[in-house]
Amino acid sequence: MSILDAHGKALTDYPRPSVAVDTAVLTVADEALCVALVERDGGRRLPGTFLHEEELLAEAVARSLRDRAGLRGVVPRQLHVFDAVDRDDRGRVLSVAHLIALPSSALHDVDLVPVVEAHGLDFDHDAIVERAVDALRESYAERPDPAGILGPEFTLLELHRLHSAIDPTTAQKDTFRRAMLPHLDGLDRLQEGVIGKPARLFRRR
Amino acid sequence: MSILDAHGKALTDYPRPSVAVDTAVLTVADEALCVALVERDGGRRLPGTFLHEEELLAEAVARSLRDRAGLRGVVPRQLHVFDAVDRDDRGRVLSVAHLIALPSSALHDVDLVPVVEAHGLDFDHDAIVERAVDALRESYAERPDPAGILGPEFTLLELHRLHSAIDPTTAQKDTFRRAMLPHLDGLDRLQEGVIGKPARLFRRR
DNA sequence: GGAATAGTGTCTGTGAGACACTATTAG
DNA sequence: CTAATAGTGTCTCACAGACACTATTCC
Repeated sequence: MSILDAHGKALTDYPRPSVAVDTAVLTVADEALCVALVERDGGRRLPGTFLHEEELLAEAVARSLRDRAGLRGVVPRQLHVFDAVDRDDRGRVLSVAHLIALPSSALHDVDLVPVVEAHGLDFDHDAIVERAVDALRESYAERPDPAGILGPEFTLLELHRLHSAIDPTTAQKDTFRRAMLPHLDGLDRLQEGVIGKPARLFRRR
Repeated sequence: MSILDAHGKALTDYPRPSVAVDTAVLTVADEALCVALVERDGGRRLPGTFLHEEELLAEAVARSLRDRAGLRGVVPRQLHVFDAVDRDDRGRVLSVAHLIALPSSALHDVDLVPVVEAHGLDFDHDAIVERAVDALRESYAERPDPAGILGPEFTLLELHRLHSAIDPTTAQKDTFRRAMLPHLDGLDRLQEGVIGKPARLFRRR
């Protein structure tokens, strides 16, 4: 830590910003795409924390979410650094925005708000939600449930419902089926205990 | 700066990482996609600097490039934060990677190296170049010269050559023309002083 | 059989890609 | 005229999207 630069100073002799992580935790509940919000100082915001020394950004994201919900191995995706000088009046704070997608069953003790109603958040968190939704839709447009919200096995109806909740412009079932089949392995097992013809189970390829 | 948190401490009482910006400056020279590199301590790396207080990331990028080349209004695009704990042995340094694309005529006093030969760079700069090239190709796939490398007016041959240098899988001239025309305004002026039929000039829509 | 859902045959339109032709200029 | 490059008519192929039909299960 005491390595000096060309001016005879260590890195820690220069002013440094604080670095935070803020995470848009997205999920689907009741057929609606929702984001997890926390209440703080009378406002609503995304869960976040400050980056610790010797900690990766992904670890800080995991730490910030571990308390609020029994979150297992989360795999945050980095979205963007928000760097407006006045975005936090406690000082210069950069926020590295992240995205996580999870089944709603994995979340506890958080407010789930449909993204269409999640406006007026603190800081620049509206913009983070917007980026997160765009990124999620893009990733779901090409591949079946890339975040693994459904677990390892699912029917095409379940998959179609999930994709339609995430993006209402998702194609209807027959087109959707043909687009997704190349990325799926069909199992030789069927759904059980349902009305109508039982559907085949699939795994992601 | 003296606002206290729930533990009675100000933000500056917590350890903070240093934040750097590193920029992949991409250009096309001699029909080849090139990246600008600087020599330092016997290694090659991307131009970069540390973020100053009260400075935006884009401003730090502009500052780091202003010295090395008479760079006008650059519009850096943010790519990714590299956060490995040991990526810089002077201490904990986050690097926010950026991309800029410019005409090679705007660059002076830098080494231009074809991206296919730009390996073995310092830190994690190989990965930054890879991300930058991917991002540039993606942006050029849909729109004509979105970075404005060619200036305001150009022929379709010039545009095609540029796109082909950036991405060798670019379609051939007729398909390329039809794909790009919806995003172009044809002028009523023609190229002058050339062999063969003079080409029409276009502007980005 | 009837209800319910799974899965598919097939038609249409669109558009990428390639080939080869025509058009326009200089000399 | 020839050389050289610009620009386009047109064919093929693939595929998204939609409709409607068939298939399979439980009751």
